[in-house]
Amino acid sequence: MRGFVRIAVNVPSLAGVFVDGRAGTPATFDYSLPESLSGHIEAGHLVRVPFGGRTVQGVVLAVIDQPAVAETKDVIELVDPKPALTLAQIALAEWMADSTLNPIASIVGLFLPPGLSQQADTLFSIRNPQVPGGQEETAKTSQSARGSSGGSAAAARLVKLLEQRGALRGRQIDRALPHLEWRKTAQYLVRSGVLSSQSILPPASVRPKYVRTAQLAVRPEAAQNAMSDLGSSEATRGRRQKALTYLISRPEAINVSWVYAESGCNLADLQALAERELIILAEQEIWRDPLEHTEAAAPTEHNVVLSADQTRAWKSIEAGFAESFAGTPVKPFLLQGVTGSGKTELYLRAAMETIRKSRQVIVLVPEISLTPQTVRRFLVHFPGQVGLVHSKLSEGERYDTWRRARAGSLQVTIGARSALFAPLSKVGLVVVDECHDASYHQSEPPFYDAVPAAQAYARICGGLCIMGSATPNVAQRYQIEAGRGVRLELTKRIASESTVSPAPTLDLPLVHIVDMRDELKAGNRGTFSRELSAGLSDVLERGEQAILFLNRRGTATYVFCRNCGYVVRCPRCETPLTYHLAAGEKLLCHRCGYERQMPKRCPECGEASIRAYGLGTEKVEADVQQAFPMARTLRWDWETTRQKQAHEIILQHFVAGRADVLIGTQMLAKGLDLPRVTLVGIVLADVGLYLPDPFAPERVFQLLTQVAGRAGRSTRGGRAVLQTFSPEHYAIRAAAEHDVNAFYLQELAQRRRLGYPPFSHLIRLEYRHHDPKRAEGEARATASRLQRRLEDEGRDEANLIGPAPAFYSKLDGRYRWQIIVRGSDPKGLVAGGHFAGWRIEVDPSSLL
DNA sequence: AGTATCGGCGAA
DNA sequence: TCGCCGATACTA
Repeated sequence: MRGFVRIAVNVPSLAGVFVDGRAGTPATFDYSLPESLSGHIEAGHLVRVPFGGRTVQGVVLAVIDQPAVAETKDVIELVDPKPALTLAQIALAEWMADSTLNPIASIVGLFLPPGLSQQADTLFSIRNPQVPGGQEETAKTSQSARGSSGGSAAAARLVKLLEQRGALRGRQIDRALPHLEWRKTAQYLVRSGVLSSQSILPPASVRPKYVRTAQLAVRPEAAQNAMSDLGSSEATRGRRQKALTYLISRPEAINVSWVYAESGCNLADLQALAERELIILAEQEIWRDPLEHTEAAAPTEHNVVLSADQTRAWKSIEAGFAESFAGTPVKPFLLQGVTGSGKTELYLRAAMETIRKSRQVIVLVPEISLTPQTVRRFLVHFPGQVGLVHSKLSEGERYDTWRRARAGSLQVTIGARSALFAPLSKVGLVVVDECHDASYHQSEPPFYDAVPAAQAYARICGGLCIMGSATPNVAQRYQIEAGRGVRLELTKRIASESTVSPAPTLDLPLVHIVDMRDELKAGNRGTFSRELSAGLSDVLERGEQAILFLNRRGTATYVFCRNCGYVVRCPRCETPLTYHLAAGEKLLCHRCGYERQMPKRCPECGEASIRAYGLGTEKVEADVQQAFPMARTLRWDWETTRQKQAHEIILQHFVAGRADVLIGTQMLAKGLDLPRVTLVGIVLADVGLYLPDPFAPERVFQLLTQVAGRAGRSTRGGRAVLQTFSPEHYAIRAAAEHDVNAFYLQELAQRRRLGYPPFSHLIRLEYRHHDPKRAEGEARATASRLQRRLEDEGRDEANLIGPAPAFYSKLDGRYRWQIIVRGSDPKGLVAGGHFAGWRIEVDPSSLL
């Protein structure tokens, strides 16, 4: 009997970059198996199938008995004899598709290494090869065909391109003629016989890499005896003798390029030796390994003595392992502790325990902390068994790491969010370090959050999930405390320089809040308060280092009173209003569309000190240099780190003491170890606090807490100066006091009051269009459609916020409008609906 | 992505 | 009222 399979098909509208408008569509298709494949295909296989007159790739999700439709087409062939996805991965993909409302095909695409997965394309070529001099004729044909419309120029460019480079695929033409709408023209030229087109599925662009090896095939004495008879000319003989001598000294199969380098011989010489049956030439598959040049220090004895907190946490995790190995589902663990409280030590122990039980480990870290130092800690303990995954790998490196995971030669994969999708056979542990980090959210389609996905994957695999953070998201912690996990607190900080065990504990740096309104009253209009200036001066005098932190996100937009700190908010939704100069000094609510004039005087204190606020790193650097001409400054922000490895270079400069003051943005918050830093200056803590986003205070608190923690990571101690116009704001106070629990409780109360997560769920619907009228019109039409559906069906599990322009109202030349669906079950309203052209984000991490 | 089909508006 | 073009649905 021939079988049937259910397949996730890789076509752009279901799996591409612009996936949209099909909320909750299963988007799978059933195929029959031809005789030749019957019984050879299982779930996870990558296959080629016919789809709408073309051949496309697809992944088998399941072998089924009964197809959903009466007429099925046959699967064409297998792309790879080994399944590309494991059963657990398919289960995870289905869970993700369901929970994020993404089509399954777009989620499946996350699991395939780029280059292996291919989308169908069209090959264009010129139908009549032009004889020399025939070019004008072509141009004339296309011109007359297009008439006087602007298409003739496009036609001429397209024909010229194809004449120069021969037949090209659609994506190649896209690259060669950017911003040109050539597809319509091409279609016309095909119809009028100038071009021909052919649908093709490009072969996988990644291939295993092989290296030629040479190895001695006879006993060394036999090789020595053959030395005199290796060629006619003396030079040839000499080269071959040297090569053979080298191979006698190295009995294993070695890369031929080593032999070339050692003896000056070439491939022909080695082939001559092979012909005489003295050596064997072979091809050996090699793995491209991004960790090749990251040398692991010699494996050290692992006998770190755990602190009391660590011991308590470890006991709990150990109990989890016992349950896991007994087959009982284990709830996720949340390790809550500051940087340096020893979370990594616990990750390592858990990893070792997992590997001891022949299961594999996935370690997720924020993209930015994927530094050699982080990776090395794992490399040391699992030499040769660690795979690295991140966005800067080459296609080949990524493909090989993927295949090594699939072949079972990796025990640990460590990397950014996509490392979760490594095809390990039996995962026993998923670690999510710094689980609050925004980089776990993929902020373009297919939208997903790697943290809940990691929890789901551990659940599917019957393994453990350990999350760690000093400042977990309110929603993450709430979920754990609501009984869906176990929270383990690590309160003490351990000195990073210490080699003694147990290490002495360190105090967190003292944070001084400076009220910038007082500075203004005292006549100081500069960037730095008197206290921060004095601090900088001290640090420079003592030859220590300082960090100046500036939150650039949402710069120059919010409006407040420089006298009393009053922030102008929307009367309808309490969202801070945004300043728009272009609109004639208007203040706009990006949530509900409320609009008002910029007030002349502060509604609170009556002073004429209402201002929009903004500040950049360049300005801060200039101010430092003006105040301290001798200070050596270094800027670390998005702009200065555009080139590859710029992060490393800037950091090394600073660590080596070639600068005194490091000025930077968010990146400063990440877990860097900068022991000589004794002063952290937070130039303006309020920035980002008043963004029109319910998650803004949380992000500010997390950032400030982490930045303040950068000071005093050594026994030298350290302190932080936090400048603000809102010294009484709960996020700022809690950050200054390192009081994570106080912030949690207050933020939770705030969320409850305003009805935001974790007390509701959100779905963000975003529409983009280059025409502002169309963007607004579509947003309003869709909103009223949703509203009608809410009313008609008498639903009370969701309500709408908006439509309103998104905070970044114009992005990439297109106007953005959004609708927020909020309630206990917004998915119930959105799922199954048609939202052509809309981007749908379930549980967004920001509403900007 | 490519193609069949639906629907809206301009010329006969 | 026919016909052409653009938006839209569908591909198993």
